[in-house]
Amino acid sequence: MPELPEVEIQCRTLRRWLVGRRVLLEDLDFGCGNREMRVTGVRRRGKYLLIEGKETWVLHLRMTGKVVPSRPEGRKRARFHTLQSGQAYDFEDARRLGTLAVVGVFDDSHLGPEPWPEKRNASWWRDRLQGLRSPIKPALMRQDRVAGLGNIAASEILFRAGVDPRIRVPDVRRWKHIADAAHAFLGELIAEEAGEEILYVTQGGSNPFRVYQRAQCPTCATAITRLVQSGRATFFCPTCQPISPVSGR
DNA sequence: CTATTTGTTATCGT
DNA sequence: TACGATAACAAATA
Repeated sequence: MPELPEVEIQCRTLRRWLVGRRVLLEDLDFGCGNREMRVTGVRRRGKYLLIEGKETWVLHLRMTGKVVPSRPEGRKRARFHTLQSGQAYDFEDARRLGTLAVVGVFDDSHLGPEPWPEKRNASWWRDRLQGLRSPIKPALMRQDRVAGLGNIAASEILFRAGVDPRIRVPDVRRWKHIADAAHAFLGELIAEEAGEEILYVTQGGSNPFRVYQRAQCPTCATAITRLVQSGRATFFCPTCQPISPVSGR
């Protein structure tokens, strides 16, 4: 599943492929019709990809979407043709949950600020989630508070921060740990996964995560607990992520 | 057939 | 009323 790091990597490859080129968007599945423009920029906002020119093409990869150089296999939902070079790139999307829309200007008013690349400090994170009373884990996924953190990122950040995902936002004390953990998780995964094609945890490759879909804690070998919060699977280590902050904090 | 997986949005309940 | 939790939705896979 693409998290913010995978979307960031996809953003960079799209930038390399499309910027400065005249591009024909061939719509196979979204009802937005074929479009053509000179691409002036590609940006990421949360987990949205924005291909910009005289208009903006807005992609969301959701679970299984990715854009790859054209190849025969794969379930294609749209295609980007670079007109001079003749190269084409396919928006493949096995489960067809991804989205593509054409807008004049992307409205990001429903998205909070970005947690990366700028390093955000403890008070920034506390202020962003201020007023919420839900457990910290679903709070981290609130796109209107902080943009781009999904289900996997929330579990991984809380593991690195040593915070139990069930602690309610008003009771969280380890904001500095959360700030450090978020920046480390995002930065490290972007560095690890940088490459031409997005990696997926379910596609045979090794699981790059520390608690997500793991059986054992990589630190202490305690069995990882799985529970459901707000309808989403949460993974955590009950030893390394205690309900009460460890002594001295 | 069921359970699971995602982000977004609609709806229910306190 | 505001907020949180839950259901539904898109589709496919084990």
